[in-house]
Amino acid sequence: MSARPIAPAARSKQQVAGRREPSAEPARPLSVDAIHQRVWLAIVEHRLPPGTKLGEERLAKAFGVSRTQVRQVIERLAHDSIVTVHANRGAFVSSPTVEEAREVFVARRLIEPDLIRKVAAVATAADVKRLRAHVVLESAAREANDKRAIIRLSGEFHQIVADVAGNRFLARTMRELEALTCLVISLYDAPNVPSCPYHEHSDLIDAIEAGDGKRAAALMVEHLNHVEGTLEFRQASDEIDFDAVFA
Amino acid sequence: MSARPIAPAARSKQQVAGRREPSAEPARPLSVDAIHQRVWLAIVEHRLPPGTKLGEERLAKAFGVSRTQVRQVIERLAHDSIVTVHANRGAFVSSPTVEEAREVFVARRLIEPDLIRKVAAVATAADVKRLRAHVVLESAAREANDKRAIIRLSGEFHQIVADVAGNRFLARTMRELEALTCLVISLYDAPNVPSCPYHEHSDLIDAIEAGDGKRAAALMVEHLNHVEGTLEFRQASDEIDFDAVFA
DNA sequence: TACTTGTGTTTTGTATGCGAATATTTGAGA
DNA sequence: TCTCAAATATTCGCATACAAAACACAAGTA
Repeated sequence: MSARPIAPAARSKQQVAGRREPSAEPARPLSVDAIHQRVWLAIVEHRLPPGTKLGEERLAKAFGVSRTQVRQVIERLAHDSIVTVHANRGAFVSSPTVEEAREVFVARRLIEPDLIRKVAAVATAADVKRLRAHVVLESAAREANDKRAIIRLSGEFHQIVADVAGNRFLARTMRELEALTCLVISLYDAPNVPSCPYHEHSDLIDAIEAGDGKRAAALMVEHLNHVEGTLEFRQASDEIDFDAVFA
Repeated sequence: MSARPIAPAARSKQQVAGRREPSAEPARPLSVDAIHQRVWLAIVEHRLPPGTKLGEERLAKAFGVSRTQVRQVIERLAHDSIVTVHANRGAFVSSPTVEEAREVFVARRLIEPDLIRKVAAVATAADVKRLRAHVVLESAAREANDKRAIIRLSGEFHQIVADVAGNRFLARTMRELEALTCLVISLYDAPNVPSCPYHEHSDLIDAIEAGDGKRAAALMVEHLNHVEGTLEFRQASDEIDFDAVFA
């Protein structure tokens, strides 16, 4: 999947979530894939924060398609577990619990070090170049203080690493974990702590370029620990389990 | 909590698993979850071999529901990547390529040893008991030469291990990998070689019971290598890439 | 005979309508 | 003014109808 954030040319007529462009282009109704990708991106970039309701009719209007398509999109997002559907009540952007959040990091620590070790072993010069180019983008986003871009690019870095490793299933799993990590950060991040210190990404690339898998793996563990360390696992405010409180 | 670990995560309620569905059953219409589970099982047990077309109308009639529900089921199975949908042509039970098959094993070797190491660290006596009971079932199936049960139970063993490790995301990933492994075996297994020598499962439990994570992990790697070793990665007969041939 | 072309049938993709479950508002009584 | 229940309005779940695409097969042509 080309990591191509599609140009924001969404058309719609009303609604309150983003800027509308009453473009006189009733042109093409976006494909299910395209819509899926856009909503995914919106969630990952925290434009749709955890808990946001994703009404079918609402989305359908926003994208100028019928509920049928939206329904498919929601199904997919639900299977990616970044949205949760409550029967007869609708779909909501997931709010991972503290346990789930921890599990996400456990899973990442389990998979990513091995993944990057592999990458260090097989990465070509072109791969390294690609990664370095990406870090440049990250720096630029940081300069511009573009939070959304920072979040997205930080995630994409790990995605590229997974892609280079060349295992489809692990790459897919990583995409899911990355998205969940974004949700977790949205919920539990301490205010204004940068989520992914960019120099760590650079260090990772250095290790990859040197072919030092062991060091790359170690750095990755450290990196993940660092990210997890910036979080504050407090109870989500709108999700208090009264039974537990009064037990 | 849940009495039995069945392949796909049945969310709310789950129907009895061993039931045959002789075409027209006037009983109450099965839920999407239930249908998903049944088709999953049918695929995993090789009752629906790779390449089988899953016509919508056909399935709808078989389960006495409308195409709408079947469509959801197919979407899910596709996302689990055990079925593949070709646009405007329908859904088919996936036929993993040789590369994909290898990748599946790479992924399993990456995840499962760490997983079982964790299990060795945290498993309770009850967990061990559960695993041992499962191996008894496997032996029984072997005695009865019940191929389907053997395949299913072999997979479920690994599923239980993943469950005990207590990480939802990894457990889900393992469920997917398990199912894909079944497809791979269906395609590439050398005739009549038992896929999962049961004594290896027993050995794994021994290591878990002894709390010897290191040994458990090593045995798991060996076990996976053994399973992969019984396969013959020949080119699938009906899947020749002419472009590649004539390039 | 081999290959293309045309037509009818089957199957998938999509929109829409209706019943059911859930939120929300209204209004009465304390 | 507050609480709680009934009425109303939304929104989801599901089936179905229709449109479009692919398939199968027959007929025509070299």
